[in-house]
Parts: sequence; structure tokens; C-alpha cells
Amino acid sequence: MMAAENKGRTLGDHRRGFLLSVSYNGQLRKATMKFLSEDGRSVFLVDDPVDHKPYCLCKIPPEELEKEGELSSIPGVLGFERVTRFDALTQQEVTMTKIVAADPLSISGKPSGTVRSVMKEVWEADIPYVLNYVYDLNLRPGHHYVMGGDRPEISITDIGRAVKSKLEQILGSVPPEDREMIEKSAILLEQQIPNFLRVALDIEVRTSERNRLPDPNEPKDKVVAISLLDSDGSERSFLLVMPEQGHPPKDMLSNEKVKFFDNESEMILATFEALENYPIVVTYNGDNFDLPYLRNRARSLGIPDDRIPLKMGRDSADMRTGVHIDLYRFFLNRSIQIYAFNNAYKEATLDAISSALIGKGKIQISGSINELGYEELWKYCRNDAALTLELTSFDESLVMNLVVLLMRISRAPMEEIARRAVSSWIRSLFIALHRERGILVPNREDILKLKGELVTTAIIKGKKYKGAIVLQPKPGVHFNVTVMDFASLYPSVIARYNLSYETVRCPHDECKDNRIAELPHWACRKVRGITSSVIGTLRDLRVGFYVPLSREASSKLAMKKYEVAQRALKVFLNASYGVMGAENFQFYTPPVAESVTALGRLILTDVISEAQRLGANVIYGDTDSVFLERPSEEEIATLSRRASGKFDVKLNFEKEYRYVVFSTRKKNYFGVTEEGIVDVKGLIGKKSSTPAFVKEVFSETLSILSEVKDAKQFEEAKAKVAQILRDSVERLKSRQVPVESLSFNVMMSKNIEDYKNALPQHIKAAIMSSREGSAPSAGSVISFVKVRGKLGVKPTHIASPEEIDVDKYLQVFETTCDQFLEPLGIDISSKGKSSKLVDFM
DNA sequence: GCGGACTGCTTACCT
DNA sequence: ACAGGTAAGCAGTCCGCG
Repeated sequence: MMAAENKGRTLGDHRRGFLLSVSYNGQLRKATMKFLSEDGRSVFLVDDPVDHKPYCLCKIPPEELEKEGELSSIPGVLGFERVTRFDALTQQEVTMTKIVAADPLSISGKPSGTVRSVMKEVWEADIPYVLNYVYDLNLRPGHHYVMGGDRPEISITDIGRAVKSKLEQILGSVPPEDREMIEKSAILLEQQIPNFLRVALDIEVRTSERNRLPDPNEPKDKVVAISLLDSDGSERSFLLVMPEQGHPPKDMLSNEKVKFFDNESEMILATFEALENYPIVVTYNGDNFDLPYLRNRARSLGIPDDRIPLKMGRDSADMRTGVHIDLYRFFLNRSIQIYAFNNAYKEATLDAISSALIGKGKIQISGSINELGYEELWKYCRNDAALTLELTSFDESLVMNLVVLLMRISRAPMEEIARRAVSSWIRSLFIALHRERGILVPNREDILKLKGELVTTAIIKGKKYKGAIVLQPKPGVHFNVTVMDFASLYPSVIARYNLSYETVRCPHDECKDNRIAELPHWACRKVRGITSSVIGTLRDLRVGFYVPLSREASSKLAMKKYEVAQRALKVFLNASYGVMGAENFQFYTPPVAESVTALGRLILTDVISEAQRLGANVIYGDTDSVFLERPSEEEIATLSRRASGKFDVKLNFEKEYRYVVFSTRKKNYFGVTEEGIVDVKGLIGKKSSTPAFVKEVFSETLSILSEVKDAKQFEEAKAKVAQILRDSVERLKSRQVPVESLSFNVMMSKNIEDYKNALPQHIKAAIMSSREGSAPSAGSVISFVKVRGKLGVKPTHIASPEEIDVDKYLQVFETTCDQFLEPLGIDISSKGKSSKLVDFM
């Protein structure tokens, strides 16, 4: 149905659409734009109307290139063209040669037979062609377009009056040279986000041997169940009739949501047909399993390629017309996990993520999928598809909205957001800006050659340069503690001090005295750095516009909308400093990275010494925060003024604690706010790997302590705490605690065979587990208990209460409690050899 | 042969 | 493949020790 619709869609018909993506059509040797129709229900394709060609740049003049003929061995090369670019590193115009090719693979992407492989020095050859296309045509993925004239034109609607006045407000307070960019970005981000019709797909495969996982590269096993659920609420599940299961049950045969097939090919073809009706296909791990399995199985069943609507990449699977989003890849993204979802899920499994975000999990089955009957199999498969779908729709389609906002900010197609990490998104934005302004995109080596040196040394072995300051906390209980912190310290520093790859250690002699903190580096006074202006813009948009709007908006729905934008910007800002210090980042600039942290240290230490000069009691601070005991309003205001006046950085009142408890350890404390909310930082009792039993006692103890309002109430609380600890120790000793509550849960970050050094305990447990039949792999959380005996550990599911090493647990218990009881003057630690927990009782 | 000091590895956390 | 700083537990090594 949609395939037919795709034909005849041309420019000049004034149709409207929303730019999803750009793909490359190898037959036509052209880029193809994928647009979502205005109603969000289908995709139409528009082939490149301007005959754009792949290219890269070099510094050898065309005449010489033709003479030397080293490029003649590459048939795809079409010709050479003289062009000028601005080289930001030298701050000079350069004349370059554009080497134009008929197809992207003649430029780069293969080990040999490309321009990239035969030429010594080329520029912009490693930018994927479809991205080049986006940048050169100044396309804005995630925006509305009208098909008119000789190319699609972006279509922008007016933003509301209330939003406009808010925008004008912030424009008054930012540097004039940034105003235009901020205004334009705000208007673009404000554009309406469409409703995407989407379908979730999940398949089940029945393997011939019990414990073998199906392999997409050897699709010898039958696909037995396929579920498709869409955002309109329709659903279909296809089941293969299996001789060993007998006849399908009557009620399933009459269920219109279920269809049985005798023939697997027909079932797969029906699935392909269904998928083609959707602009967006959502899977969980479909890049590596569902889609490649379907494709390869279809092939092995003799289905011709032209009936398979998939386009396979090396480690990805795309739809030919629509867009495929693999939520596994998206949620695995660290930036998404941490900054967009506040670390709400720890493990990137469908079960863990859906449980954490929508409160629903996978259907638990006792044995293997192979043993399920028709009905169980159907329900299992359908439930997975339902969870996958819901992950895109919960919270007013938060995930889809987030994806679109990230597309808009990064200027990258939808697949880039779904599949690539934050450094690619930032790279995309930076390159787009270079193209827009006619600036040559520097090679990583160009920057490194000029600005490779580092002058600071890291505290941690193996790190490249010095980072932030962490103050030694003053141990003990502190009442009425105010926490102040700098708003987006590092992005602010980058913006304020003009830190960018071309402006730090710029070529101008006149700038050399504009030194950065205590470093020998200097920052340019003459030109605005590209990266510092873009990061400054994003920060101003977030801090001045979206954060206030997300708090003040008139409706709940509007607040949510601004909240998503605020978070999307946060993802970029949080990574903006880090990428400058990341070796693989295209714009990696060591002196920029160490300048950022040096300025951060300078600003923090300055504010702290000012606080001390004022007579305030600074009890702790970490990177961008200051903890003050009983400060006066006056002191708070003075410090804020100083930060703004001297460094142009906002120092905000963050929160006030009724009291805070510090030990001697850094990054380890808990605090109770006026409302009785307990903030726990870094303590063992909060760690995800700590046994549930210990965690429970920990939080019970804390909740007692949170009731404490003043110093004298501590005495009563101490008595209660002592009682809880006594009971818990008793329960441990008498082995009343179930083994499940004693399990440590530790992430296995590599596959078992990749542990080359001494085996950590969780890996020993993982090895035992795999001998028992289950096969943990990289990313799995290993559950184990500590037992008596040589190995010392055992997977939780095969351990019994009698073998538990009670002494070990008493020790864990002791360190956990000691972390916060010691500063309270409650001493339970063992000064001698044996645990003194008992003495404490 | 054993224990303490030390190092390196690994994980989880903080900013 | 965003960064560095901190804590903690475990495994292994070295050294001293009649």
C-alpha cells in the first residue's frame, strides 16, 4: 500500500512532510530524503533533486592531480574543482581542490580503491555521505518541509506570543553576537513534533537444541511467533503451526488478533507486508537479532530480495522506506541513561528498562521458550512487543519527542540518534556549523599537531590531565547546611573564556598574554570560537529559556514539553566538555580540556577563599559545589555576586539541609532536607551491588535518623539504631536471612573469556553459572553470594543458607554502617581482629 | 609459611 | 569511545621474619 503511494511524489507538488532521514540509493547513485507525511502515517521518498555528488578535499592543485594520475586507478572519480575554505586553525583562507566522485565508496569506506586510501592527506572524507548531504543542503532533520521549487523548503510556523516574550527576555541578557543564533535555535526547537504512527515488532525462534541461542547468521531454526502492535492500538500475532504441539486451541483460532500459518515463508511475507505500512518500526535489539534473522531466514527459505523491505548494515538494520528504531541501542546510550532518565534503569534489558520506566516487566517463564505451548508463546511474544511499543509512548511519547529534539539540535537523521553516541551528535552539530560558515572541517591530526601538548598531570594514573577539586569534608554532623552550586560550570567556562579548538593557543601574538588560569595556554581575543559560541548558545537556551519554561508553563502538558527540551539540551551540555578531552573525538583538543578544568578549579577555590574571608564555614565542596554551615543571607548573596562579577558564572542557592553527616571520605555523605527527604551520596548502602538485606537495614536506619531535628534527638535515635543492628546481626548469625537477600549483584562488563587477569568474584560466579546452563554475557548483572570454602562465592540460585559465610556478611554489614555511624560518634568498627559489632550491642 | 604493605584490576559512584 | 576523582574489595607480589 505504501509502496504505491511512494511513486509520483515529486517536488513542486507542495506536499508537506517532516524530514526523518536521508539514505543512499545505490542503484540511482543518489541520496534519498525520507519524509513523514503530514498526518504522521506514512513515508514518502524524495530523490536528490540537485544532483549532489560525494566529494572530499585536498591541497594538491587540480593540474597536478591530473598529471600524477594516482587517482586514475579509481574509476568513481569524476573530476576536480577549485574551492576556497576558511581554515580556522590558521585563521586564513585556503584554496583547496574538491575531488568529486560518482559514489561514496570511491571516496572512503573501503581499505583500498578509494581516494582516501591512495591520497596522503584529504579532508572531510570520513563524514558519512548521507550526513554530507544533510549539511550541504542545510537540511534540518526533525523539521517540517514543503515540496516546492527545486528542493524541499523548510516550513516554520510562528511561535506563540507568550513564548516569544520569554525569548525576548533572554535575548536582552546575552552577548549581541549570539542573539541571532539563540533566537533561531529557539524558534526551531519550538516547532511542533508530529505524532508518529509506529509498530513494534518481536519474533520468537524455536531452536532444535535446548540451550542454543538462535543465530541470525545461521538461520536454521524456524520463526514460530511474530507480534506486531501499533500505536493506533491494532495488533496482530502470527504463529506457525508446529506438528509437535498438535492442533492450535479453538479460542486462539477464532481470535482475530491471532493468525496461524502452516507455511513459514507466508508468515514472514505477511510480516514484511505489514511492516511496510508503517513509517516507524520499533524493536528491542532488532538491529542484531529480529530484523537480520527475518532477513536471512527469508533468504534461506527462497524469498527473493525484492520482497524483503530491509536494508542491512554491518551492525544495523534499516527499513527500505521507513525508519527502524532499535530501543536497545537507544537506551544503552550512556547519555540517555544518565542525563535523560536520571539513571532510573541500570541494565539495558527489556525487562529492566520497562520495569523501571513503565512499571511492567517481561513475562517470566520457567524453562526455555522451546517448551512453550501456543498460548504461552503468543502471550510471551505479544507482551515483548507491547512493552517495546509502550517504551515509545509512555509519558506523552517522551522517547519519540526526545529523539526529535536530539535530531534538531544535532542536525542528524533519526538513525544517528537511535544508534550513535553523544559524541557523534556533537560532531554532527559542529560539522554542520562549519559547512554553514564555509569553514574547513579540520582533521583530528591537524588540531593535534598544533595543540597536542598537555601541561597538567592527572591525579589518577592513566588519565591525561588534571581534573576537578574535591575538598576534604569536615567529619561529623552539621546542622543548617546550605549547598550552592555553579549553573553548568564547564559549559559556562567554555562560553565565557572563548575556549575552542581554534581559539585556545590561537596564532595571534597579540593574544598570548590572555592567559588561562595558571596555565601557559592563552585564549583568542579577536575571534569568537566556533565551539564556544555553540555551547554558549545551548546553555543560554537551556538555563534562560527551557528550564524556566518547564517550571512556569501554563499546563502540565506544556511543562512536559519544555522538560523534554531542557533534558535534550542537558545531554549536549554535559558532554560538551568531555568530548574535548576524548581522543577519538574529531575536535579533540587537549589544551581546551585542561583549560576548562583549570578554570573550574580557579573559580571554585576563589569562591571558597572568599567564603572563608567572609567568615563562613565551608565544610565540603566538589567540582562545582560549596557546602556552607549556617551561612547568612548576606554571605550567600556576596558569593553569588562575586561569581557573576568576577567570572560571569551563576552561583545558585541549590538546597538547604536540616543537617548533613560527613565522614572523612570524599563523595560520601547523607543529608536531610527541611521536608525530611534524605539524600544519600556514595554510601555503600546505596550501591546497586550491595545485598538487599544490608540495603534494607541501611535505609531503615537512615529513616530513623531522618526524623532527627536537633542534637539531643540523636541520643534517642542512636538507641533505636542500636536495636535494629542487634536484631539484624542476630538474624544473620542464625541464618534466617534468605539467600536472595544476601546476593551481591555486580555487572559483568566484558564477556567471560575477556577477563585476562585474576578472576574477580563475580566472574567466578558467572563461570559456575554458565556450567549450570545459563550463559551470562557482557552487560549481564551477576547475582552471587559469599560462601565458605575455597572459591568463596556461588551463584545465588544454586546456594543454600547453610553454606553462607556469615563472618563475611558481618564484615560487609560493619563497613556499611560504619560509613555513617562513625561520624555520629557511634563506634562499631573492629579495632582489633574480630568484629566488634557484638561489643557495640 | 604467614601476614602486612603494596599494586593493579574491577566496579560503582560523584561532579 | 564524553571527562577526571574517589572508595572499596579482591587477587597477587614482595618483603621481613630465627
